[in-house]
Amino acid sequence: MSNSIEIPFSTTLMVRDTCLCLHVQRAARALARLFDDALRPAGLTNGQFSLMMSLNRPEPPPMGPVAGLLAMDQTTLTAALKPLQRKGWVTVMENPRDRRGRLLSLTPEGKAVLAKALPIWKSTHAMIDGKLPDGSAERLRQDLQALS
Amino acid sequence: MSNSIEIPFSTTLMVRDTCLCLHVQRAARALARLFDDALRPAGLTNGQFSLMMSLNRPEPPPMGPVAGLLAMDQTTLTAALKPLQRKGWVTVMENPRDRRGRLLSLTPEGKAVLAKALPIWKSTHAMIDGKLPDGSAERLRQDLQALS
DNA sequence: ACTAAATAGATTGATATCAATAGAAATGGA
DNA sequence: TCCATTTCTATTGATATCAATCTATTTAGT
Repeated sequence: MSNSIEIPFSTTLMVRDTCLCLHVQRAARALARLFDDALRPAGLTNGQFSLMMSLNRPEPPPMGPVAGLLAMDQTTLTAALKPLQRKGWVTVMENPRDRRGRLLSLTPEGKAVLAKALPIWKSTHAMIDGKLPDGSAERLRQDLQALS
Repeated sequence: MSNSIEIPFSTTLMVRDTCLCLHVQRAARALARLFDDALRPAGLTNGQFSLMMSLNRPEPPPMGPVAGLLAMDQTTLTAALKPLQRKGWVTVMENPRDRRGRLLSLTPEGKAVLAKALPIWKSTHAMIDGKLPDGSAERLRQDLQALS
């Protein structure tokens, strides 16, 4: 009975090698660091870049759809907007047609920051794209989308 | 000149659709929520499960290799250990052969928690595995590893 | 119009993440 | 041995993440 709750080491190795959640978290951390480093001269993190890019639309979107697009909690989005508002890159205004909601838009300064970051994104993305076997990037995106 | 810093909407759509970093972050958030929800009855988050599973070894490992395995900052590992120590699931002891370092090990209580979580992991993992086209899970792991 | 239910966000509290920095201990070269 | 360097970890500060809970507003049913 004494070691009835012991998990064999072989099981640990199996979980480590097969767990898709772990593999994705690991890749997420590594890619986040990579893009954070690359985008640092532009003053953005990878998450801020993705968020601000998603706000570059003809019409200011409400928060819900943006959170959905980024697959993040609405709470997280509220928090993520704070530093961007402080820096004057993003405007959060009340939706005149639904006073519960907010409309998110980039300021001219925000657009300028984003424009400065775009070529960095392009070169960084091309670099990691090159680390994958030919054609697998598209496949990878599809597989990841199936998990979201 | 006035709109020379405008990024076309088409570029935004291209970045959204192709950015591997965004796709991975999105999948990471979705999978984290999924496993967090499933593992909640066991009292663990997905990250705690992965960390504790990586400590289930014959010999207690030092922090550096564990952080490397999980592709996380050592600072993050230090912080992640705190709640697990408080709960009495993980022991952090000074390495007698290198007093700068620490050795990490699971307590019997920690092993019991992990054993309780294992079947949850198995069923949850089988479920998401089923959401992927046949055989693509292994391919996905390889692609993700190439990014780490 | 009135009220119950649904919806959109905000707040709080806990953990996760990393950069920058600092400290302690081990290592290597003179 | 002595000292500079390296290695291993901790601390601090900022942002990221989500659950639980709350308020305000809209919508739907009557």
